[in-house]
Amino acid sequence: MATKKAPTDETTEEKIKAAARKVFTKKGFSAARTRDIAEEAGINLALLNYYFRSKEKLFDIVMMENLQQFLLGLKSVLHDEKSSLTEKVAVIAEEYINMLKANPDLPVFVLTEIRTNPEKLADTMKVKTLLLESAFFKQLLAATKGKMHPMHLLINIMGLTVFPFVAGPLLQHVGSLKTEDFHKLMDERKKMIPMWFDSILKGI
Amino acid sequence: MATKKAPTDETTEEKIKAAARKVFTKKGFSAARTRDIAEEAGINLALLNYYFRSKEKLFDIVMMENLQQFLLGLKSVLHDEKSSLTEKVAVIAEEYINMLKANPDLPVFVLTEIRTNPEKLADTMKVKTLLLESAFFKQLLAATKGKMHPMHLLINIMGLTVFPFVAGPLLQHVGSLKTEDFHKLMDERKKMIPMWFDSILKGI
DNA sequence: TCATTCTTTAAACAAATGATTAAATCAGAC
DNA sequence: GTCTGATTTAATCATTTGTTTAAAGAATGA
Repeated sequence: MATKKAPTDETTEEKIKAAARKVFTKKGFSAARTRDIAEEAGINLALLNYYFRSKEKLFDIVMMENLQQFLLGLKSVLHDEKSSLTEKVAVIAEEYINMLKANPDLPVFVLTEIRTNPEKLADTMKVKTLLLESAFFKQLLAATKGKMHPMHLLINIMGLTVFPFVAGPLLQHVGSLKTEDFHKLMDERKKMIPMWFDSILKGI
Repeated sequence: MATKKAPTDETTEEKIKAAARKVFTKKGFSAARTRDIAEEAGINLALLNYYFRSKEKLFDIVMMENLQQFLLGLKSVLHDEKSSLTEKVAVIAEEYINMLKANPDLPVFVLTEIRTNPEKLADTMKVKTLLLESAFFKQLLAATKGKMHPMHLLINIMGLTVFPFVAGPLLQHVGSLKTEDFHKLMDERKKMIPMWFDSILKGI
């Protein structure tokens, strides 16, 4: 028997997964064709089914990893007992914006597929308990002073951070921005979002 | 020749358009099948091509109308010379939230399709000039006091208002919210968003 | 009523697409 | 080298899906 190769990024299996992530994330499940993925990966079409029984199985794997990237990248920040709420918001904004600059299609993809297939979220992800038991959430709750649902503040942080990427092409068109200009704006927001968040807190 | 019927909502043509809007908006262009639309409309499949030469032509029409609804519903507000910036934000939040409660799939649909097909936006829409020449934009520009790109404030308004609907299912899952609870939160935001916006302005 | 045109229907077509097969090729064990 | 199992390839299959066709039905005007 052939010894199992170490799964470097040069494995056929890894090439397929990388190509699948790219094509799925860009076009969504339905519009992505297995032939697109095979071509992107530079492999024979049949290998896709050889390594991952079906398009859907392959999708599930990529989807899971995308979700992880989108939701669980901030685990350590959320549980940091020492940093203040505003400091956490600064880290979240910084990390998300960096990640989204590199993966601008990720949020629309994730949010579309969650919308299409909400049950997959519930099964696989523990994001809910992760968040609710975090130091971050406790601080969020404290900051509301009982005057509003803490979800509002969470929505605001996410909205200020993620939304510009969701609406990227539209905003670039309206603002006559090149991708470079857009990225510059997004970098500016890394410092601004925690300040805006503070302003909001003061106004409560 | 048959006299042209008045295009009530009972016309076959209108039934197809309504069904198409529903199916396209929910599933996106690729995942929507012409047979889905025909069934939803309760008409024979061939009628779809009889009235609208192709799936894509039908899509373009629905897309245009969705875009109009998403972007141009606020024309009168934007050009109101009398109201203050904050008052405009209040109206925008109020109207958008009402519209989005009734059409929760609209933003993801519009933003996905703009992403997939950015050129369609440029041709058909005059949203850019509409916005840039509005009283609203002038007020936005004045409010920045030259300290930031006015686009930041626009992004914030949209992000605070639209994002919760984009991320709706995810937020409902994380917050253990029923649709009713979620709508209640959204209603609360109608008053809160202009206040938050004011807080942000004060902090500039 | 008859003729004409518009509308609707059932059936079929052609292309696209996910999946499978059978043979060829490769890599390692002996 | 030879054997064995894993990997890869080209070809093919079966289904889905957008579209078309030809005929039937309904409406309108003479």
